Amino acid sequence: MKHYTIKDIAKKLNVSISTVSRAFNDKYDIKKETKDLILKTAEEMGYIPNPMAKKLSQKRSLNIGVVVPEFINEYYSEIVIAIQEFFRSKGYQVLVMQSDEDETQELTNAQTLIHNMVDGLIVAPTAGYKNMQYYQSRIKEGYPLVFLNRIEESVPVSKVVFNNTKWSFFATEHLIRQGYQKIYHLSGYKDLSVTNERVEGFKKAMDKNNIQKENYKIIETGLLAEEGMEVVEGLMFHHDIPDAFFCVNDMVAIGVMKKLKDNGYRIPEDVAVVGFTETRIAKLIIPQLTSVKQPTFEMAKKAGEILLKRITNPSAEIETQIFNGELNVRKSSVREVSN
Amino acid sequence: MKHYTIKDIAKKLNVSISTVSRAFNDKYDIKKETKDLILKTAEEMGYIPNPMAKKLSQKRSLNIGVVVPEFINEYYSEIVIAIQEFFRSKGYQVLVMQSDEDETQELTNAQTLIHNMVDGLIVAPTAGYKNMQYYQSRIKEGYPLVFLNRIEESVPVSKVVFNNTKWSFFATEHLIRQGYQKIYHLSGYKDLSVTNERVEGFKKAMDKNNIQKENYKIIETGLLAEEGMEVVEGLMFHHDIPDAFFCVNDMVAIGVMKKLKDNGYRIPEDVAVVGFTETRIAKLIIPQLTSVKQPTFEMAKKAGEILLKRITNPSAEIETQIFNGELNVRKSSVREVSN
DNA sequence: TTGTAGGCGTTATCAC
DNA sequence: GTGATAACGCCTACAA
Repeated sequence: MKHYTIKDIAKKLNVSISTVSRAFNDKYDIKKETKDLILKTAEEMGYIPNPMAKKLSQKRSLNIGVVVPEFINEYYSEIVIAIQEFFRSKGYQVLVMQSDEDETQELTNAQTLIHNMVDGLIVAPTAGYKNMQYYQSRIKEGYPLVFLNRIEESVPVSKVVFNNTKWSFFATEHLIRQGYQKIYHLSGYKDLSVTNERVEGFKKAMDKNNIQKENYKIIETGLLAEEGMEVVEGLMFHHDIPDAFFCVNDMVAIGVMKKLKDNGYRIPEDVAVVGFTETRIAKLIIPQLTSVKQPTFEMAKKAGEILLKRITNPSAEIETQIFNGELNVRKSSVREVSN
Repeated sequence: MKHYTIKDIAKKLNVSISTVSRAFNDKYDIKKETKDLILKTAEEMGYIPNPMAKKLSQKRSLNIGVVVPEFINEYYSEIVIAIQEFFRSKGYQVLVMQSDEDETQELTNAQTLIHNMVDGLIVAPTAGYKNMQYYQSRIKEGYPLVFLNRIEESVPVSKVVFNNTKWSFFATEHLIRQGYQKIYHLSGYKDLSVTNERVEGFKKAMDKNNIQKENYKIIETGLLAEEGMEVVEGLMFHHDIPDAFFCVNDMVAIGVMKKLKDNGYRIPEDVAVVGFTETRIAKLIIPQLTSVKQPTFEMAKKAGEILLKRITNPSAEIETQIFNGELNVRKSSVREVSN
């Protein structure tokens, strides 16, 4: 497993190192026979170009940076996997850092990655947008940057987002159509764009169906099951359990379901529960959980494509891609129980 | 955000680049004042050493490779996060590749990482051990390598493992003590060391408690909920539902529970279910799932420590660390329902 | 079509 | 203490 260099090959074949180098970079003229010979010998010797040297001389790292809030949950795991898969086939390596839903950490991560000379960056911002100024500056310098999922509207940058408003609207309207009248929305972190958009969709559905303000609530939560449980506990204390919960994600929904069931509520007969950003557990829990499925894989891939386009062609235009999903209606929100 | 170099600093301060370089590597003699001046100016200019150049000249990449079977599930996500966290503070970057439970992919991953000059490798092998010869060769060359979790006994290499036999024994005996007489073990992939060890623990418990062969079964499965469901379906078809299921992981256990409940079995009154490698969902599902918790974070960190020791001191001894966990008894396996 | 030589940004080995 | 200078392994004008 000695790491051979082009020098070794050159010496062995009595050619110059530039010739060997050219054999690997087919943008240069080189006699077909010598090229073939070089490639063959290299293959035999098990030669692999030294990535460090290549990067140094090309002044690019062939590394891509990805900053996500976390990847303990299925969602960002899938995002990361999809991005890695996309870039691996293009010869890039993907460095992933997680911000732990902390803005300062996120900034540090982005800076670390940029200082480490990643050729481009995909960021799924955490709540709050204190770092936008930093991103703005990088963008102005022409740094390839794509935002994923949680976006500050105002920044002129390429984005890949899910149409939260629309699908939040659909999910809410589904609950209304099922006859649930008093619906509470557990909304996730306050400053998140996804939260705002979903709240917007939720309200739209309320307005459209003439549901009065006293018959719905928007309750800020985190993203963990425990937080869903706490909310339900608080509501029980105030004898304020609604007909239905529309939750920011499946984990919160599961927490809500657990607490409700533990206290004798029947789902969906007494209370309905709907999740968002569907995970595998939705189908496995009893009752099965209605949720909005997002095209996670496609979104991540698209983010990769946009970034790569931007890296290889610095004058590529800013691009915004909005994705749609599907509402998977399951037992947790269906009154006329069919299954 | 121009990337300054030591040259820029040298020019500005009218010193040589070697002096500047020395200011950053405190193993050389350098006057305190010049050093301070250099560091201060560098700071002001926002100078960051170019990692590519550093790596090239030092002939090490400051990268660590990690190969895991997957990281969609919580378990390997946590492993990866813990390893990254450990190495980040030491100035290393961690490159993660997943093998999709495929041996060939695993070999490709390991090779890719080594060719990319990672300074060391942590591997959680996938089922089957066809790649052991490759690893053996690398080890013989002195390549820093640590195995995690799924181990081929015979290879003389540093390992970090969980004491599967012991905790499988405990989990099984817990079921026996609860009065469950006919217990089936859904064991995961056949060729996996973790599978073998847990089967061993399971059998030991059977032997010790004089349970006859006709009263237990070991059924090979995968690691997904769907596979747990399939097994239950098959058993129902043959009217062969046991008193208790001891499952390879929580996902399979959840699949088992779902299928059982869908078919009117009560848990734990009719059938008990126990998982392994506890995940967050264990506490959230109804009934709560008994499972064996592993010190995931500590194990990953230990693997990092061993690897780092091996990298910085090539003559460091081979080390095997065996971890213990805890059996978290919950409602899914307790007949005298206390809660 | 091929070879020479300089450069990428460091570190490290010499002298001075 | 500090300054040249040669690596590290590759790419790429420019020359031949």
